[in-house]
Amino acid sequence: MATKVCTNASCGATSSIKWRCGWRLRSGAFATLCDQCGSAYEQSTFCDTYHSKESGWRDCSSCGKRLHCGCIASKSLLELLDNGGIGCISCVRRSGSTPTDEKIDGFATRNNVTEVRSASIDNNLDTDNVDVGRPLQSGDAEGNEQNSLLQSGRDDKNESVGKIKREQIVTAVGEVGSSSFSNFNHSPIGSSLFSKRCVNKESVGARDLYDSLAQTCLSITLGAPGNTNLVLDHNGTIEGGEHSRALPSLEQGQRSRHLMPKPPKMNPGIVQDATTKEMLPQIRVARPPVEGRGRNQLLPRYWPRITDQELQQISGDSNSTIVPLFEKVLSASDAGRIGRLVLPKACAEAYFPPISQPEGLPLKIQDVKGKDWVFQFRFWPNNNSRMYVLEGVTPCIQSMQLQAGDTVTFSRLDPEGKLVMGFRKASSCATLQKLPVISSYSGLLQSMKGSPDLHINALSESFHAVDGDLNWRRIDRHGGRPNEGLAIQPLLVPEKKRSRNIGSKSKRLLIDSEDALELKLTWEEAQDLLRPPPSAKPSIVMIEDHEFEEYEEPPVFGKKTIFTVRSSGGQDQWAQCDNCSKWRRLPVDVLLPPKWSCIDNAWDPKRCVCSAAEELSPMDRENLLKLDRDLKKRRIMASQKPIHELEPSGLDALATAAVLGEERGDSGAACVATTTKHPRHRPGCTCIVCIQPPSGKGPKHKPTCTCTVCMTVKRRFKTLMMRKKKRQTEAEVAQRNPPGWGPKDEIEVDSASRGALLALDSSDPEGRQAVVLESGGHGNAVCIDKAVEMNKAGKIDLNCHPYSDDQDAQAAVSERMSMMSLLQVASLPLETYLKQNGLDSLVATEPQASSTSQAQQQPVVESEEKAPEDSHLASAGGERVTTTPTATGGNEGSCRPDNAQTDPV
DNA sequence: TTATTGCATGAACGT
DNA sequence: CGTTCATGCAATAAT
Repeated sequence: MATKVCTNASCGATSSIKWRCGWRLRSGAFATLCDQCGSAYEQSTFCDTYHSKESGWRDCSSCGKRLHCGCIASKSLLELLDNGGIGCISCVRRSGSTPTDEKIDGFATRNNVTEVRSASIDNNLDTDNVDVGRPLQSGDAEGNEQNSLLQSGRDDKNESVGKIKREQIVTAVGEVGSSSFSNFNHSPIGSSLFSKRCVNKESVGARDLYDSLAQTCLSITLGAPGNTNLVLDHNGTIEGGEHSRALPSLEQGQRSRHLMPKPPKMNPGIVQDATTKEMLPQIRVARPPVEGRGRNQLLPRYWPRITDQELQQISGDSNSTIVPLFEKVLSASDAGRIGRLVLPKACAEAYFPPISQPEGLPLKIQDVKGKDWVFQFRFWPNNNSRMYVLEGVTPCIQSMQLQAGDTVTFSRLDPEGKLVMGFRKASSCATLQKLPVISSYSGLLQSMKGSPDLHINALSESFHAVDGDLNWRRIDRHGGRPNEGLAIQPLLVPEKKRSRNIGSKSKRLLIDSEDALELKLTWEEAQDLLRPPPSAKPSIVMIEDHEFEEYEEPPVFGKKTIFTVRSSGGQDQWAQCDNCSKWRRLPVDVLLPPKWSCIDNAWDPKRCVCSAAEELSPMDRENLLKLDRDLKKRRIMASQKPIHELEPSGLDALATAAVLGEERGDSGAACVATTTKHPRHRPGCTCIVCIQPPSGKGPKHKPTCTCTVCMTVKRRFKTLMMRKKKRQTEAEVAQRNPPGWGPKDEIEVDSASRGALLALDSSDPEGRQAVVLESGGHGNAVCIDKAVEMNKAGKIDLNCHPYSDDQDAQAAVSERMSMMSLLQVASLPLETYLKQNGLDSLVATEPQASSTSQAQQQPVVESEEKAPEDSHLASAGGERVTTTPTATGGNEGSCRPDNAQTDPV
């Protein structure tokens, strides 16, 4: 029971409302109606209100037939009229205003259950045509929750309208709001209505398409017994029921994470391209299972995405009702030889028979070929919980030729209550494609990153359909076509978690590493393509004396180009013609549109036609591309490596990719210039990141230099030192015991520690900046030597003074001197430093901790005392010896508690 | 020696 | 911070 004030100003009624409304507006939003005045008002998301029983009813504008909005079960079909108001389906058909698609006919024929068509209310809903005073004929929507496991479907079928389970209603209305639940049916309004009603939508946003796609979900009915209640309809819910109720903002929640990007509403008046048409019937949309114990807690990743074709295949010619229950992407364990299929707990408890003993019970499951398999359905106690498994699945898995990444689906045949197991091969999924044009949907990309069945093909299609030409009636027809084949359909719903843990056994890779790389690359590339909006002029804001460009408008995508520098120091930008694929030289400050060809080459009249020869020699061209690839690879490598391994390559990459300094490579070949530091940094950018010289190159900074870069580095370093000292203090307090420096501990001097040495904070530009500066000072032998001497003389104890108690005393030393010395020393090659500090033994190929002197151990101890996150800080302070997890001799699996003893944290 | 079983662990995720 | 679940792994059984 809820009270809501009508948003109709002229009404203002406070209504006691019970029913959640599922009216859907043409805009894709949902409407609810006031109890009292019947006014519909639009809500931005779904209808989250309840209205009175009566308000769910409308009269057909033509015949006066009573219709229902669809939020509860009804006996009528209705449809919204373009001119506002509501019409029953028969009237609408008669008047020709509604396409009578065969699916609906077929459905109506197949089912004697009259179906409510959840109405898409026009934005201009004529509320005058709304009769809200009719009595509701349905019963109690607050009916008892059906907990009976496999029988629920059977029970449901005989449910009268009045016995519809409350949660079912919530499921339906809350999600799409357009579903009607006549005997559990999801109404088929989505496709036909959508195709008909969105004609005037000129601005087709992604969100609308999203909603529309979401509506293509197959509807399943658990309707009247004796009928094949497979409603081959593509309307229906996309997301679980209670979510809508429990979550104030569905769209910010799982919808955005698990489902399609919000696609634009299609314009049915425009014929879509054939590809899209063919694609649409295969769209998989996650659909919350309609029933089962605890189904509301079912994670969307397990929502069945079974398509109508698959259901058709499963059901065959029988009259059984297919109730998709859940699905699961097979993990390596599931598909392995062990023969244990881990069942999602919620699914197991919701859809499989309850078991009280770990031994469980045998469960007969039929596969799509009709073969029965008997698995042991059991559980293991686990963390005060249970872990459900199906044992003995190997033969079945092998029979289906499934492997990790494939998906098994579980459905139930009603009224028999038989469990049916289907599958979907991951290999049937769309292969990865680069998506240079959709990175504005960052969330989408993010979710796609974790999905092996990246539905990018279809996604791409969807975006191509942004023009609004998707024909959803096509779906209906297609959906109604039986036996189109079960497998080999592209999955269209990106879901982050579905495919996790596929791949290497312990790393729980989200996706195949190659795919991940590719996708990463795609994303990075997309980032690189971001350009400031061409028409927009940035406003310059000053932050800490640095200029930042601020744009009012979002960035746009430009054509991918490659920047090079000539040995003379000049910079070039190279773009490839879309038509002839020749590379053309452009000024560096040119921003190209996504499509560009020679004819657009206004900067080089000689080469403004495709017939003009390419300026680059084949070798140059190859170099150009090679450098671009190298850069790309470095970027991936850098992003893939853990921080402690990252730095060397990061530095290299930085050096390679950094702004063009004066000291270019002498090879004469063009080298790839910037645009890799940050997508928004372009040649000529004078920001703090870009003005720094590449490692080891460019003008040297003197210790007394007060340039912007140096001052920033100093500030940064100071902050780091302060933090470090603070942590040191905390560590000392927490660890009064002698450092865990036992025989089993080893030290390892390797490139990684070297990397850590130079790592300040690779994640932020300032950190890189500091690194670069260090490198920049690398060649300053005088400074380095001086610093080393200072260190040797004890003026600066590189190993411990950042942590020592006499830090204050050290503060007496010139801060600049101290800091710069540290920086400079830090930039020394590791071996040089070790030798200069009498740590030659550590340079040995196989360093042995036990062989080091106590004095030599000190830095190691220091290092060990640091929390892992501090290692780079410690290194920045001059420590060059670190322990690594592998150095403890344990494998990754066995190093759990043992290593903790040396961990102050 | 290999396969199976049962449980423990911890990363990922959800709240 | 709690839960889930993929996977590791030791114990046990089978070969």
